Amino acid sequence: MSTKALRKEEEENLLRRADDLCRQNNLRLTPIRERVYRELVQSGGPVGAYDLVDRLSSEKKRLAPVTIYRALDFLRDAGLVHRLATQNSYVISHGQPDVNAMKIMFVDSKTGETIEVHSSEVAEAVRKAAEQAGFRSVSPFMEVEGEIAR
Amino acid sequence: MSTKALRKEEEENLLRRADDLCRQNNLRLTPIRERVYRELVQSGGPVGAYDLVDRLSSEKKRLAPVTIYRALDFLRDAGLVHRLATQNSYVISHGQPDVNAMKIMFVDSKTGETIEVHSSEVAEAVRKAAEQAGFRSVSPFMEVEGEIAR
DNA sequence: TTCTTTTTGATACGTTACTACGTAATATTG
DNA sequence: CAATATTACGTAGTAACGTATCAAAAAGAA
Ligand SMILES: [Zn+2]
Ligand SMILES: [Zn+2]
Ligand SMILES: [Zn+2]
Ligand SMILES: [Zn+2]
Repeated sequence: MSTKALRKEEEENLLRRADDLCRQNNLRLTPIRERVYRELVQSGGPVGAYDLVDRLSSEKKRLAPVTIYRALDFLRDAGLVHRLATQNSYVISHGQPDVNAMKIMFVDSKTGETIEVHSSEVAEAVRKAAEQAGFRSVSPFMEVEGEIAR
Repeated sequence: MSTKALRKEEEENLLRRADDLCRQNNLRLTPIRERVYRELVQSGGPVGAYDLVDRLSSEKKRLAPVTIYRALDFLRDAGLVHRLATQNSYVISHGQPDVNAMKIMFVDSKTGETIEVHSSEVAEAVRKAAEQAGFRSVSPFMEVEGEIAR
């Protein structure tokens, strides 16, 4: 089976999973929201909000930025998409949410490519450091810049 | 000794330390750069670039944003200031740079207050996770959102 | 159906960050 | 010192990112 077909298959899996998640939580995965999610899936990496505006706009109809931001906000609240603050961009979240794991987004400083890793060891170390510093209910997401080993 | 005096003393220590660092590395801590750094020290927390524009502008003379951004860039390159990507703001970096430690900025999601913690345990856990994911030369800085325990 | 809530469309606006270019200050060299 | 190279600053304009508002449409509830 070709790589492209594999990608297509994975894409459909992600879409189905997103659909299920929304159904189970009484969230509405409307056409625009699904288009934004699908675009992020197909891109295979982080995409900026205005890039999404361009990609999802047709010649007749240009989407307004706020439309994209609203869809992104929904997808983020649903846990389907992460915002990369260091890159001003957005990327799909894959993997079943392991509550006890830290979701680390490794971001290649040069290319912007990302790799998502879930680690309970990091989560535990961060939790300890937070506790000693008087911090609570720490977010399970973080990003770390570096570079992909080639 | 009063808290205020302690703060003042610490402020002077930081300024002196910054001065020394620049001298040792043939960097020029010009008046504007020192004013920006001092403002960040005095604020005691993260400050936005345009806030700095306001605070360092007088009635006669309004500084241009680029002036602040240039000073911030210098201070960041010198390792004296961190940029908080999640907050679009800037905060002084304190503590002697421990090469083997991860510099964690805990950011209170509500107030924006930060606490900087250096942890070699977190650094080691992140390094391992990065290695397994094919990542190299990971940045020693990260930010984690949460809330300060009161 | 009517009533209510949610979502979307359209426009404008606010914030954050950077670029270009010319001038001034500073450092380096002869 | 003067001549030159480098660095820093002032001014203006612009690009990128994100939000506020209100009206229209769609979806859900009664
Ligand atoms: Zn939200
Ligand atoms: Zn994830
Ligand atoms: Zn720089
Ligand atoms: Zn630090």
